[in-house]
Amino acid sequence: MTTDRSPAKLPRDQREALLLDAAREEFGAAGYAGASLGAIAARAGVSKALVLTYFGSKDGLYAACASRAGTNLADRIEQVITSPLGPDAMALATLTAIFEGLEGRQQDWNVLNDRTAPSGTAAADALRVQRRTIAEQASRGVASLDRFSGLEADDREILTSIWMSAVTAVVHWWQRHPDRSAAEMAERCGRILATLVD
Amino acid sequence: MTTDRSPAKLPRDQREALLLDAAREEFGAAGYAGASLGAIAARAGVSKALVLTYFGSKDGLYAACASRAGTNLADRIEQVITSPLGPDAMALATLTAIFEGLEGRQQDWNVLNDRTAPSGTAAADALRVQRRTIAEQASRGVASLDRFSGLEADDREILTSIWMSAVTAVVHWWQRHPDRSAAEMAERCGRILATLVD
DNA sequence: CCTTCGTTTGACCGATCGGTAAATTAACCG
DNA sequence: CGGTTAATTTACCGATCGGTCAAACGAAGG
Repeated sequence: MTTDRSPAKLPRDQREALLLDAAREEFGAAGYAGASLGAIAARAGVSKALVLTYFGSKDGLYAACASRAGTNLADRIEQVITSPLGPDAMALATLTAIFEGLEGRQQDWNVLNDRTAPSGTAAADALRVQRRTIAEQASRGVASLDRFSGLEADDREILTSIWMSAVTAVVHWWQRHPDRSAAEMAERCGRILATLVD
Repeated sequence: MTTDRSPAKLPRDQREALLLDAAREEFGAAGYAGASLGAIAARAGVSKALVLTYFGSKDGLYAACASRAGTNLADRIEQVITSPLGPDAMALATLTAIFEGLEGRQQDWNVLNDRTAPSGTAAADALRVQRRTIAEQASRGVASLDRFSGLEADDREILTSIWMSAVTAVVHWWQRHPDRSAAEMAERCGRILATLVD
């Protein structure tokens, strides 16, 4: 077996990565308030104390979790946005990039969109930064489409939220069908988009 | 003053309604796990014990909260769906009905869409019933549009989720702009819809 | 072999939370 | 006015959770 059940000593970097994986599943499924450090530690096969030794607090763990998820997606999206694609093709390409970034990490999207996250803490700041980055990427995408140039600012802001919320809906369906590939999810979005803008 | 601060004795029905109002705000803002009975009781101006006397448990309170919110919206939506409107006009009419049903109760939508809700409890069942009802209404609405008749079943299911998720996005914007009326929100949706299907 | 240092744990603490039981208040009714 | 009943509170319990601390473990180096 490669998957060891006994507590093998690992260098800090690797252990932290495993802890962030466990944290993603717990935070993504139960939300910040509903998740517990004990459950996260148990999922990772280590003690609760180790989690606190490495991340300082539940808040710090959540901040690290959100930052990793956010930068991963934001980097992929940025690559698409700065590519020489036309505005229409860019929409589907962005979705594809998001799904590829979420493959095997679907709960990352839940972490980034957790409304039950705390307020005024370091995690709240980290989460706000990541959300803001992706929201602005989406805003630029919406603004680049001539179709929406007639909308007033508030309506365009709402439309941007709808776009991100649509991703949420697709990801939730994906979470209920974990066997599907990122490519298939992108194809589905392509078909659905086609029926909307024809 | 009509708003009394001292603890006035109220008949159970009225007190329960006030408690459900407070529960909506707390559950809607912090989620099931993040909300506390103490905070709900404090918001309603009564003791925590009274909440438990009337609703039995946090779970029972959440179930009652979700049921009230769900039936309110489902009834309004059903009225629109069973009206003699054309499929296209029905979409906007449904949105209008939802916004009217949420006016002054915007957090009801968060309660119905709380992913941090418990599992296997009575509240989970109540929540599932309400969600299922509204989801099926949305599904019927999507199925009635010829535009989407070419989509396969899974894609149509996803599109239904996207539709409800779009409502979530608009309601969240509304929660950040509480001064706006339901009518204005419906108008915004009308303009946005027009740019999508033109 | 012994020391060192990063890794890891078990035991414990204080706070908070959901929940319970008994007592208290106040309105209604004869 | 007296008594019944519903409404409401105070005090308390047990469990869980986030967090702390000192100690144990184990690989690496001299």
